[in-house]
Order: sequence, then structure tokens, then C-alpha cells
Amino acid sequence: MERSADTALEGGTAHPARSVRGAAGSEELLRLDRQVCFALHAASRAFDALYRPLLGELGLTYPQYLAMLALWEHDVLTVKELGLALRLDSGTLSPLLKRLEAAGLVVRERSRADERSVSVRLTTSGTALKRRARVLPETVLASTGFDEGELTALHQSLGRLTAALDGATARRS
Amino acid sequence: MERSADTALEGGTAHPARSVRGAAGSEELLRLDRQVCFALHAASRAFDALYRPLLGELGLTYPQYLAMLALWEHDVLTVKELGLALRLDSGTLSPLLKRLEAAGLVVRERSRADERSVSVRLTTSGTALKRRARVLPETVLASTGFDEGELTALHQSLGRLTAALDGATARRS
DNA sequence: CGCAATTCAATTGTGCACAACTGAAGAGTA
DNA sequence: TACTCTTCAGTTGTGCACAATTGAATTGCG
Repeated sequence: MERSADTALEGGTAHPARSVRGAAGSEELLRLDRQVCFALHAASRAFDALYRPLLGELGLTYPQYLAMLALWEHDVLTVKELGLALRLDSGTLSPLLKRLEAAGLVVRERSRADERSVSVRLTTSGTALKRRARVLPETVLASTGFDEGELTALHQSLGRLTAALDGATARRS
Repeated sequence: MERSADTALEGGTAHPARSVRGAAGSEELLRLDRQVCFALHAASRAFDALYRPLLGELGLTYPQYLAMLALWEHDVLTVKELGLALRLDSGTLSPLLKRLEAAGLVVRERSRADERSVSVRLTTSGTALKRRARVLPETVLASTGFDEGELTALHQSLGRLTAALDGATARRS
């Protein structure tokens, strides 16, 4: 007897779909398929999976692509500024930028003005890569199957969600 | 002269907000703040930051919590089934489950029926942890500031997005 | 001025995530 | 039955992410 995992985990009948509103038991609230955070996590990884081969042709990982996006807009940024833009700390950015530098896309140098900070600047090669990246957004956009309105709504929704979560985290600490 | 990173990166005036609809230049499409994938990525990390201290009290990381959610629903699952539920492969799950086993929350054993697969089963301690986890969903829900309707809409939107991206990734490979 | 507090980038340690691969076990077929 | 194909979990290597710490540079305050 072979019981497919899909049947067991997706179409399962053990937990009848109770009305969404009203006081759902804590039993219901702990269901995996009720967790928005998991849906978010899954969507993020699905995006990553789609981007991975496309970015691979450019020699970039997804977080490296995000850093390049910021640099294509600003040409030169300190590690601190990049961290604010990408919501990443130096522990993540330092090795990432080191790899971008090894790939010849950026150069890093300590600012003369403030010797504590490090400026990250695009090289000619890094600037040139922008041209090859231009096709990416449309390719990915098409893959979502979303129209402009849906996408905007989702984007705004995510923005508010992130702000609310940030606020809650800050209040807690 | 001190120019705050926020001014430079968030409120920047270098790129006037063009109408969302219509043919935006590729220049516009590469803007970091236009990337839904980045908004998703950021929201996911914001969730993680909120969960981290709460889960820390239970001795769990966020992915470990997701695995426990699946197990609290099913008591016993193979690594394969868990991977389908969480969208993770054995390369991620094997060490994660090893840590859960070291923490005494689960036991792993080769199935007698099929010696290839490994069953993951909750221990008494693992089952008991569920009671302490019950408060989490409501705490987190409250932090989002979203009402039931918004949350459901977001959840559904993410579901469709993930399915579409999965489809596109599959067609490409 | 001089010293404490802060800022900034880097490092270390832990854990997640995926690709590529390994090896064992089962399934299907000539 | 014997052979191949597939399935499953685990390992290795690379890279992201964060906490905690370090050390240098700057700022602020007495």
C-alpha cells in the first residue's frame, strides 16, 4: 500500500477546514498551511529558484544581484549605506562584497573622509553588467503571471507588513 | 557635511516616481524598491527577526519550528514527506533533524517497510513542546497589524505566486 | 584638551539552503 | 533470476544570515 505524501500532507482530511473567522482553536492556529510566514518563506525561495539559473549566467547569486541593483543606482556606497538599503549587516556584507571584488565587479577602499567606513564602487566591468541584467525584471515579472495591479497590491502589502513587524521587534527589545 | 544614508537611499529624488503603468524604462525596472522579490525577502527576514527571540525560549530556530509544526500535525513523517511539506531537500533536513534529535525532540529510525526511508517521530518531550508553542501564532499575528481579511488575501496571493514561479522554473528546466 | 561612548567594518561561530554526488535499497523488466 | 532504473537519505562544498566580539576611528562631553 503506497500512500503518497501529497495525500497525507496536502489533501489531508484529518483537519476539516473550519471557518476562518471566529475563535479557531490553538490546534488550528498551529497548522503549517495557516502560517503566513511560511507562505512568505516559500515564495521567497521560489523566487530564488527562478532567479538562480538566470543570475548564474551573469555570475551572480541572488543577494549579490540585490547589492548590484543598489550600486547600479548609486555608483558608490559605503558598506553601511548598502546595509541599510538591503537590510543586511556587515557580517553578511563583508564576505559578499569580497566575492564581488574578487569577480572584478566592485572595488572597496577606506574613505579618506572617515577612515572607519569603506566605500564600495562599481568597476567598468560592474557597470557594464547592468546592460546584461536589464532583461531580468521582465522575464521574472512574466513568470509570476500577476498583472500590474496585483503586483502593486502585493508589494504594498509586504511593505506595510515589514514595517509592522519591524516595529513589533523594536518594541520588544 | 553629514548626509544620512536614509536620505540617500530611501527618500532619494534622483529617480522621480514615474507612473506605475505604461512602459517604464529598463532603468526604472532595475530599481531596488521596485523588486517584489526583494520586498518578499525583506518581509521574510522581518518575520524571522520577530520569531527569533520567541523561539529562542523554546530552543528552536525558525526552520526547526516549521519542522515541528509539521510533526505536531502528523506525529510521524518520513524525511521525504517532511521535505515535501516544507519544500526542503535532504541536504537541509538531515542536519536540521539531527539537531532536533540531539535536543531530544524527535527520534529518527529507518523504516522496516522500506529501508531506504527514515521515519521521524516526536518524543514525549517534542509533543510536550506544542503546549508552549500555542501562544506564538497569536503573538505574531497581532504584531502584523493585519486584520483577518488582509492576511487571508496576502496568504492566497503568495500561494498563487509560488505556484506560478514553480511552474516557470519547471518549464525552464 | 583628554577620556569615555559611539560608530564602523571585519571576524568567528552557528545554522539554513541548495547543487552535486554517494551508496544503499527497492522496483521494474527482459 | 539478473540487470538496470529509480528512490531515498546523507555528505561535501559554497554561499547567505545573524549574534557576538574585536579593533580602529571618530564623536561628544566634562
